[in-house]
Amino acid sequence: MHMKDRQQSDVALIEALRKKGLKATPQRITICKYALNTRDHPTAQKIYDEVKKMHPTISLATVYKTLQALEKSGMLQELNFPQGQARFDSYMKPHVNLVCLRCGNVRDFDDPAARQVVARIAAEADFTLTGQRLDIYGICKTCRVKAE
Amino acid sequence: MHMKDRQQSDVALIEALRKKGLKATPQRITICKYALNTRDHPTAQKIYDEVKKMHPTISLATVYKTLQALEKSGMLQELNFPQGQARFDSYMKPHVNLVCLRCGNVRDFDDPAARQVVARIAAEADFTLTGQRLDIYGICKTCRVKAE
DNA sequence: TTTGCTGCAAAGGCTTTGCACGGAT
DNA sequence: ATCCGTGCAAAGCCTTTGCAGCAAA
Repeated sequence: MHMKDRQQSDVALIEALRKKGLKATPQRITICKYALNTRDHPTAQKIYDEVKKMHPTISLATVYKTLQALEKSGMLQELNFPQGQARFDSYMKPHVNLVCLRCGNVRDFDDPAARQVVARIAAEADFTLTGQRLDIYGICKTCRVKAE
Repeated sequence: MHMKDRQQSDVALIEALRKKGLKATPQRITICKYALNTRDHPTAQKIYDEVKKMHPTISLATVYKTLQALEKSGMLQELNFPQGQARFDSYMKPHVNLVCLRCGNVRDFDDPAARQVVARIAAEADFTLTGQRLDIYGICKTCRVKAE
């Protein structure tokens, strides 16, 4: 990434934050640059570890507070699972999460038909749709091949 | 419910538990009769409160342990949400959860097309399907009418 | 200057664990 | 007789909160 590009994307991010009424602090910018651009569905701890590289004194509480703010602004979705920490998904277009129960990875999957079905069900059930979560649990190809 | 029906369903439940290698204790039977037959998506605490009526000395830990055992046996699914406690869903057929963000109620919705889409996506992504969770978030009709 | 963010520590809430006793098989 | 479940208390873990100081607007 060239310096110029980086600066431009920072400016865009800062404006996006301000539009949501959020102050653009250096810590917050760093959190956003990581959390909003990854498709890794990281935990708060993972985000904290990443951001710490640039801001060694940042606290986990700040990360949590920022993630909450981003969620309230609709830039992020929190996904809770039975065992352990929540994961944060910044891909806000309706999509399917392919959750591997072996390796724990979560992969996004776009599918127009799935979106359609969701919209139709909401209409049928007389439900004002504001969000969705479509998880498929199983074993990913990589893990299956490894097991053989 | 007649006494005879009740006894019969108890016997069936006891056998179902034993088949899974679970001992059929009175507490466990009571937990199952509530948790496996409701469509309310209760929390562990709610189940505890219900079961306490019949077994006043039961502990929350026992409820948690039993729910874990039932989940491991595939009789129950745990649904985690951002705020607060997990809910337990005993309706194991693939289905959609309509989650009202206002009143917190979770309603089941059967939809063949949704099941089909899930199966197709798993196949396309080369994913060995073992389970799923389809949540739709929004405002239910009751809450919407109330707000007007 | 005002408002909101940061970072530390402490509290909080849900869930799990250890252990001894007792009941189910 | 063995094994598993129960219940109590304590621990655990993730997340939230309170607060003083500071930075962004």
